[in-house]
Amino acid sequence: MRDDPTRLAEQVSTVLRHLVLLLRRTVAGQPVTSQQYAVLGSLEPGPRRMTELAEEHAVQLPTMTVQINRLEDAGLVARGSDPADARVRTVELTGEGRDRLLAVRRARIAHLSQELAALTDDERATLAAALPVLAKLGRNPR
Amino acid sequence: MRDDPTRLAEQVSTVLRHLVLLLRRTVAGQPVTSQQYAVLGSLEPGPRRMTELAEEHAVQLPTMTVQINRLEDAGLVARGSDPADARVRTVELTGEGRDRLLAVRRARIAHLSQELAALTDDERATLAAALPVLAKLGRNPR
DNA sequence: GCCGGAATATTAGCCAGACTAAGTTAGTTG
DNA sequence: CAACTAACTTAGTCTGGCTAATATTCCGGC
Repeated sequence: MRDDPTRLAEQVSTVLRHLVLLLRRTVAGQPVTSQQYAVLGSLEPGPRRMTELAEEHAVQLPTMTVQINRLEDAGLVARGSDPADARVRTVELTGEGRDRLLAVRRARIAHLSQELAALTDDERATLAAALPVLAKLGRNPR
Repeated sequence: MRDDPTRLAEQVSTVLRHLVLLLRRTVAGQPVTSQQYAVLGSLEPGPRRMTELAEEHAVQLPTMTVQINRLEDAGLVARGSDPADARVRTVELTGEGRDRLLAVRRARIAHLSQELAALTDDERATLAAALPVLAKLGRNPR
């Protein structure tokens, strides 16, 4: 028999793959892709700079540039400048972007709520307890 | 304050996004992509048909065709035919494919084990308890 | 003050992976 | 046996990721 962490790792690995598919279905058919939704979410509190966004989403800068270009073309975000440093570009939600974000969030939450509603109270409690642990996974890089 | 399932859904949503990034890092730099790894995994028990593979991975047939083409070019899988129905193509692991699958699995498990080792016993227990619940999520389509 | 290196973004070009539409070949059925 | 259906593949398009190369701007030292 194998040692416990390895066995657990295998199970986690399997479940992760399953969840990826779930997440994919959760956003299928929405007016924004899941990446676009994620970026819009980052902008909700206020303007951000490109480097911040790229880091937060764990992608390279050029990737974020392309994403923002698309969102800008769609009228969901607007670029601005930092008066203190002419190198940095800021990005913020437009009114339309904010509306879209909230609409998609509602749909997404509704979809997940439906899944969660199919669970028992105990299962939901178990899940809720594990969320902080899952969030901790991968926090320690390398 | 919002009702409980909605709140939980939001948290799940956030954690899912986090896990997707974790999973991405887990396979980064490996000799196969995470999708290729997943397909190889499906072939471990034995030959499968294209439609089966596409369904299992929740992709359209043409997508799976392309994936299998690449794996075949790489010498990791081989196509065959069903003697009972000339329309169906079967796919199976080559020896090399099986070796590769096992190697990647080891690396992947090792990576995850490392993450899990950073948790306390309690956290691991909490996580282990939640896995069956997570696996249940999304099982009921639509 | 200005010159060279570092920081911030963008552009260009590549690849994986997803989709739909259309085409081919082989069974199935009225 | 003709028409439909099923199983795949091909072709074309899109998103989203990467690296390498380029332009701007800032800053530290001389």
